[in-house]
Amino acid sequence: MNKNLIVLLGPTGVGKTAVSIDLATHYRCDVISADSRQIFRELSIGTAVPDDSQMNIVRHHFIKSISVTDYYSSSIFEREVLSLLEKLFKDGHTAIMAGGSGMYIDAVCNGIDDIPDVDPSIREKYSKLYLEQGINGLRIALKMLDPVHYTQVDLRNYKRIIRALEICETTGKPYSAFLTGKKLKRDFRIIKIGLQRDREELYRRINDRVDDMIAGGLEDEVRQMSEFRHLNALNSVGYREFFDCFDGKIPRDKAIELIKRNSRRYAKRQMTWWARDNSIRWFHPENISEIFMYIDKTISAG
RNA sequence: GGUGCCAUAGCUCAGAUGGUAGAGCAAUGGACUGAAAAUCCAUGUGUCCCCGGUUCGAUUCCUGGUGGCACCA
Repeated sequence: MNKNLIVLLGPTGVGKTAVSIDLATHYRCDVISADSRQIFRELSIGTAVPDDSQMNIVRHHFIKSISVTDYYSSSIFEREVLSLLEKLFKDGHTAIMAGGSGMYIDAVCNGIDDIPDVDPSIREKYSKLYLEQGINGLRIALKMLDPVHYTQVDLRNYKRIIRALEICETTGKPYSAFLTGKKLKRDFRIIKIGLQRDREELYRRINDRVDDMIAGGLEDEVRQMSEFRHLNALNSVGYREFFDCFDGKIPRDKAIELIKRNSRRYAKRQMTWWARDNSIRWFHPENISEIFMYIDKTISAG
């Protein structure tokens, strides 16, 4: 197999961007970003997108490519990346995908089940049901429309239940009928490189990076997004906390502390996500030569 | 140098007439199929500063240390 997708993943702040530039430069290829927030063109300071010089050295995809007002999903990402990869593999045999959104990465690597699109009004309908009747209203509806999924889903997680309900209503079939649990085989080799640091070191970097973002004008960036604050894109670490600050709910110092804490917790959740994936080979970001050796060895192994 | 106060979880602190302890924050573990930086679940992690004494039993009371703070010299 001479088509290789190098997947570079790791928690926020671990140092993925620098490594991705090194890899892309070395293998002379593009970088596909797998980051659910860097994809929005209105956001850059709070999402820590690659800087101009990095963007100039290497061609990036899915960075600042859509608007916060656009609908997007891991499924769209899967489709668009696969289509892009087809083109990229015509010119070369290697591509790099780098990012921290575990679900986006899994969508590309394993595929997700084919489920019809839903009309946004249906999601709104069930969101309203949740507001009016709480989680119990959702449970009752789910028990009726999909008793199988009712026994499997986390009944305390309203987003999961709404997702199932909107599919049931759209398709007239139970949501659980669409779930195969099968992993798709891709026609390219996937090499997963995980970047890792000691917890203490990672948290220090995260805290420092938040300070840098503040110094770099994050507050203004958030303020300019005020009219979009209700959108999912702005329900992000670094943005929601400042909105609370603007509302007078919390002082500025507190907002900054919370951004740091929530970033740390996010990093923790990312690591939990990847902990079960034993196809990932883990490296310290500074051990770049080991990463090259591992990739070259894996590719030449055929 | 003298006097007084303090020493308990990662931090700030509470506490028991003596029966090995608990709040807030921080933290830790987990789940995850088109919102995923989202959403959801679970968890107290401890030589109660040290050596002795009293006591059936001391983190608690007492002597002496050590460290910190304040005031007086």
